[in-house]
Order: sequence, then structure tokens, then C-alpha cells
Amino acid sequence: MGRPPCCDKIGVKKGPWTPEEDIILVSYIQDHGPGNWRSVPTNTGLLRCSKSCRLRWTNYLRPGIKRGNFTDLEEKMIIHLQALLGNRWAAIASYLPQRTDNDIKNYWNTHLKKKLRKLQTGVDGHNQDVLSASQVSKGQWERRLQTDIHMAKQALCEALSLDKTSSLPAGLKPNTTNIYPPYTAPSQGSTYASSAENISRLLEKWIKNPSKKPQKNSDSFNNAVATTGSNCSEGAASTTTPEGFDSLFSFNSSNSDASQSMSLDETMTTATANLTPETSLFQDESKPTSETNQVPLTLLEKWLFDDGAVQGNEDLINMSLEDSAALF
DNA sequence: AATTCGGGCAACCGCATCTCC
DNA sequence: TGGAGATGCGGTTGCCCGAAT
Repeated sequence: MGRPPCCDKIGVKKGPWTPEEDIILVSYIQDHGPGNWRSVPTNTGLLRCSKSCRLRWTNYLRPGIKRGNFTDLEEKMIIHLQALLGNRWAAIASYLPQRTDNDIKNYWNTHLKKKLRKLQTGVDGHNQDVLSASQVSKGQWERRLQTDIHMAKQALCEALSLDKTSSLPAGLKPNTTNIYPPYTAPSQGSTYASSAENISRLLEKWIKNPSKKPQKNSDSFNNAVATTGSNCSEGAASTTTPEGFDSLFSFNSSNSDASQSMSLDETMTTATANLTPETSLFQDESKPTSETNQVPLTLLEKWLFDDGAVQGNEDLINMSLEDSAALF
């Protein structure tokens, strides 16, 4: 009857992670790099299953994760991408490097679903760029889709025959290819957490503030890691430049305000600039690498990030990834 | 002040896919 | 090439917290 669940073992702890567990996990990953999750519980002594460790890392502890409010831009992107890709949260998350699939999924389920439903029922539909897509008759959009697909196919062929790096702003690319360097523990380790010293400092911090609950502490831990990372030159030996840390940890919630005032292009350019190898190293951990490869990215992304094109291409929104992929 | 209720989110579960032997 | 194990992914659950009563 299939494989038994990995977490059936007696003695495997479930539920919220404690700050201490977080530290153990982070320091282990600092030394060994993410991956080989099977061995993590054994080597760290954590009473967690490997899955749990991986999830905790990818959804919470991994540096570069942006937490807090979603910007209008992000919201819009999620709506469009969801319309296009469906509930493929990992694929959607690949377009939002600072967000985890879990975050996006939760945001969709708790906020956007409601928002869209509200708009759908409350408005005539003409000014609802995304919702109106579903109102386009199938015959209509199928015809236009065929044209679009043909154009996309051509664009893709051209893009593939040209320099692969030049046709698209990197920030617009999902993390579908392994553009990240492989993990090398000794030199990159400092980017996970600044040092064991810093981790112990964090522990002290928690001990001093016992009133906070573990989950919230974990959140502060994330920030604390970022903070200590930025200030690592104080104590910990680090091979990463302050700029590197800046880019690595720049996706905090305070960033959202700034990005909101940016134009779409500016924001994406900024995101591109922030995709340093160090940053990407972590993003690679939770980002899918296969699914979105099939999308005719050039045209699709142009459409996706072109504000003015939203209305004009709304019928394309109804196209599923399978539909488009099948045509290639 | 106590209780209820609903929203938000972290984590779990199980299936799918990938990788390795 | 097939099977077993590892990892990825999406759906769902359950807990926590704040607002309402």
C-alpha cells in the first residue's frame, strides 16, 4: 500500500519549531549546505523528520525570504500568474524570488480569492482586467490564442537561437535553470548565518525575551539573522562583502514600500540586480526547475509584466500552461 | 473580563516526480 | 530497466491571535 509516511516514527516531533531547533538547523546548514535532508535529523539530533526540516528551511529560515505585506505589484503578478498557471504555486513563486510557494498559496487562499470574488460579484466586470478574462467566450480566445501561440513559438525559437542571456531581463526569468553556483560549504557558509558566535548571541537574545512565543521568535530570528548578517564584519569572519549581505537580505518587509513606488520595469530591474549568486543560492533551494521551462517566456513575460497589455491580452490569461506547452 | 468567532499562517500529509543503484 | 528511496509540490489542518459581542 505504498510507502509509509516518513513521519510515522515514534519520537518524531511535530508542531511549531522552537528557536533552539531553528538555530540547530541553521547552523547545520551553515556548515553543510542545504540538501541531503534525510541526514539532517540524524546529524543534528533534531527530533524532526527530514521533510519537516526541509520545509522549515525553505519556508522560513532560508535567507532572502521577504515576509510581510504583499505589494500591489506582487499581488497583481500572483493574480495573473494564477490565472495563467493555475494552482502551481511553486511555478508562481519562481517569478517572485523573495516569496515562498507556501506564502503565495496562503496569500491567495486568504486574501486574493476573496478579493477577486468580491470584485466579481460587485463590479460589472469591464474594468476587471483579470476577471473579465473568464468572460471571454472560448471560441474567441481560442482563435486569438492560436495566433498568440504561433507568435510565442516564433519568439521562443528566436530567443533560443540568440544569446540566451540577452533576450530577457533576468529578473523576469523564473528560476528554472541552474544559474546558481553549487553550494560550497566553507566559503558560502557565512551567508546562512553569520557565525556560531552570532547564533549564540541570538540565543541570548531569546533568553532575554522569554515573553515572545516561539513562532514569533522565529520570525525575529529571521530578522536577527539578517541583521547579524549585515553586521558580520564586527565579529565573525566572513568572505561575503557587506554588499553581498545587503543583496542577500535585502528582501525584507521594508522593501515593499520602496518597490510599490517603482514602475514595473524598475522593480524588475531591481529584482534582477538583487539576484546575486549568493542570493540565488538560497532561492534555488525551493524553486522549481522544470515546469515553467515549457512556457514561451519571452512573449508571455512581456505580456505578464506589461501593464498596458493586461487588457489587450486578457484572453491569454485563460490559457493554461498545459495548453501552451502542448502546442510546442 | 470572559467568551466566541473568524482570519491568517505555519506545518503536516500524501501523492507525484526525480534520482540513484 | 525496474525498484527503492529522496525530494518536491499542492491541499489541508490546526493553532494562535485579535476583533466582536
